[in-house]
Amino acid sequence: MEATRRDRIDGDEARRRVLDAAERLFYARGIQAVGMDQIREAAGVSLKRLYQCFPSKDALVEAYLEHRDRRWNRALAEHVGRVAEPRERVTAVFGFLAEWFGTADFRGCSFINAFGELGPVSPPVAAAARAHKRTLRERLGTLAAEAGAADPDALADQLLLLVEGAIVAAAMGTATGPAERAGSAARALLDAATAPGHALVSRRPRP
Amino acid sequence: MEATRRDRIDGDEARRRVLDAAERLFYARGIQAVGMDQIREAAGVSLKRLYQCFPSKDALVEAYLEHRDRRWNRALAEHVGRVAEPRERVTAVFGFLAEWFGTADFRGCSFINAFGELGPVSPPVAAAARAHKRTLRERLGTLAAEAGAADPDALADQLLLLVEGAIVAAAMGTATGPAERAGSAARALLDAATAPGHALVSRRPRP
DNA sequence: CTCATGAGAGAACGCTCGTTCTCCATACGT
DNA sequence: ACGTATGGAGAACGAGCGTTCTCTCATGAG
Repeated sequence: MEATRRDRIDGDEARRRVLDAAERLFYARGIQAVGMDQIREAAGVSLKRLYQCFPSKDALVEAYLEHRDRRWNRALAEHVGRVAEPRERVTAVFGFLAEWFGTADFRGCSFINAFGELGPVSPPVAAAARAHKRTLRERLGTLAAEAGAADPDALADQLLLLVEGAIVAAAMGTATGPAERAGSAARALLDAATAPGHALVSRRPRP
Repeated sequence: MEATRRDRIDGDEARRRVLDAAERLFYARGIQAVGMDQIREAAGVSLKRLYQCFPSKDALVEAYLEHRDRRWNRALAEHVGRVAEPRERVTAVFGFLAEWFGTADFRGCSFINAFGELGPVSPPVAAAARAHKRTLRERLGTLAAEAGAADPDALADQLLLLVEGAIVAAAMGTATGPAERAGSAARALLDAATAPGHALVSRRPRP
């Protein structure tokens, strides 16, 4: 029994180390670019143990995405949860992005990357990526509604576009201060969406 | 001489067919997921000929991205070029996106996908993707300036975020009508950026 | 003390894929 | 007509990788 228990503990520890190593390597270099042997080496476990924890690379990839999803959602929720005022909660999303983009190992969104790399050939990866984004979209929807947007769905979609765009631009280095730019755009859209009169119509009819 | 000439012609024809096949397959399934043999089969040429046209898969990938870059830029320029009014030219970008997203084989941005898949391990791919986005960013900059934005750089960055976000959301199906949503956001930002008084500051000081 | 159980290290296997080589047919020059 | 060069088809080669197998050793039970 104590042998069983110790096995359990070691097994969990091994699983944790494998998942950590996989997350770091997959995220940094792409999924297809890192082999099981590199993960084994980085995790400091044997190949046998690795396959005991995860029966295949596909399973490890799924676990990687799932873990990443949970961590990211939790971090965003914590960041947004620190502020109470509804409009500020919307912009807090972009503060979170700014913090994330400043991370040393930032390399874009795992899900956008994985979707671009494996989406067409791996339905599980595509589904995981879509699920992650659906969660994000829903969170933005409630934030938009709580902020008093006339059309919360429309604002949520626009905020989602800004978030995705900021992530991509930050990953590729194509915009200066993408999080701040997205945040100021979000404030402008929020203003427009909560203004008394109109919402989406351009003002000037013609020149 | 005539032999040489015919070789040239056949060689160009083969090159065109190889590049077409590669573009279609790389874009649809991802770069690492398609092998040289599949390209050879789709192009209807021999492997020897394929390697005469492109000495390696890396070279073919670079040619694919280059070709895609030219075609995309030309299509966007044509679409925008059809309208004269500066503000309408900005929103024409999103009309172009809507048209593109409606394409049957649309599967996101080749460069975002390629960057996510091979950016960390292939400097040429990363450079091609960045160059493509730099061109786009510059075009948006001139459009923003011509539309009379108070801070053309800021508006150009925001438009870029909307474009990138719309492409990603369209590829993953996470927003409804991403091009239209991005277009309406762009109009709102354009309004804010060309309003007489302020530009980027949120209006209400506090509740 | 002995032996079975399980872990670790890494060799081995099978497959894929990029790239090259071989063989054969065909067409052209003389 | 004959030799030669060019291109096509596909076998072959070598490397990488996911996965499994083997060998060895330590450890704990009886």
